[in-house]
Amino acid sequence: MKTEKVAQNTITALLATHQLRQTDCRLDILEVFLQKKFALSHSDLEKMFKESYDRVTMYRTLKSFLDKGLIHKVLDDEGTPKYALCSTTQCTTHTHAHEHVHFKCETCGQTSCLDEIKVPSLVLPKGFQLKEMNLLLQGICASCQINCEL
Amino acid sequence: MKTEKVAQNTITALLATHQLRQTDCRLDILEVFLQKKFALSHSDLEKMFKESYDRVTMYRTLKSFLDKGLIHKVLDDEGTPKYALCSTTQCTTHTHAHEHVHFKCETCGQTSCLDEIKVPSLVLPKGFQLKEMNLLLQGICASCQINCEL
DNA sequence: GTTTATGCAAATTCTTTGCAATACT
DNA sequence: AGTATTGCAAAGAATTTGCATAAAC
Repeated sequence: MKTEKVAQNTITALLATHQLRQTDCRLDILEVFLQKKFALSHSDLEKMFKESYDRVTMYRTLKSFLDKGLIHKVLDDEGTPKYALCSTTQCTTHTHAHEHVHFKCETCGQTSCLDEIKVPSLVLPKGFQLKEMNLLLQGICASCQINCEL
Repeated sequence: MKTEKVAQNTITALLATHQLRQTDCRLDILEVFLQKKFALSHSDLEKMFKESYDRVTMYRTLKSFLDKGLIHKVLDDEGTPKYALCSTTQCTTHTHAHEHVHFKCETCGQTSCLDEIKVPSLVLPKGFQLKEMNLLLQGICASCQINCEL
């Protein structure tokens, strides 16, 4: 698992533009979201930051990020919710990207955003007003596929 | 909320073909799934059958139905899982429909299956193997739309 | 200085497990 | 009769709330 360095500037700027105070917990958690390309649950964060921050603080951090449009919920067939960064240019407190495509690998369990794929448009029955589309694809991701073939 | 009568035959037949014993709890819960056209959570069932059946029994009923392919999980952005009947012709213990389209109304909160809509095919990045597709559409359903306009 | 976030404790809610009694086939 | 299901109790997770302290702006 690669852990690329994320410029501190980027992190503080993101918090600032989303009207969030710069606290240690938020800086650390936002950094993780920027590093990892896949969706994270509260329990993922808890594993990483058990020593540093309280469970409750992390729940509240996720809630703040969600409220301010910094992250979005990722659909999942498991019980617990997962979250991922919104494409930074698209979401703020007031506007939100309305289409998300995610791929969940059933081998490694990771769910990643496929920003490059658009949800094809479709025709709804009469009278339905569409606001948001979320497509969850499940299968085997490229890197697990390679391991299978070895 | 209309509650159409479901033929007892249908219910017992469905349980039989899915290798499930005919118990009161299963008969009642399956009847509800057949009546309502939208997805139900454990807590929905609990509200309906608090008096008749134990909470735990209903958890286990859902699990049995799921294992035998009578119902499937419906994706949702809330915490708790919801379930809906599989189109009776498509799913059994061994085979499962791999594409589901659901519409969640943000006004009434109900999630219903849109069997008539197919998930459009799309191209995945190289190396990805696709097994299942779930599309969750959110917006306002036809009947809530009508109420808005009044 | 004012407002907001944190940590801890505790309360709720959600879900699972074990086991004896009961019901299904 | 033999096997699977139920109800109850209790354990274990997941999530939320209240409040005093501490940190951010």
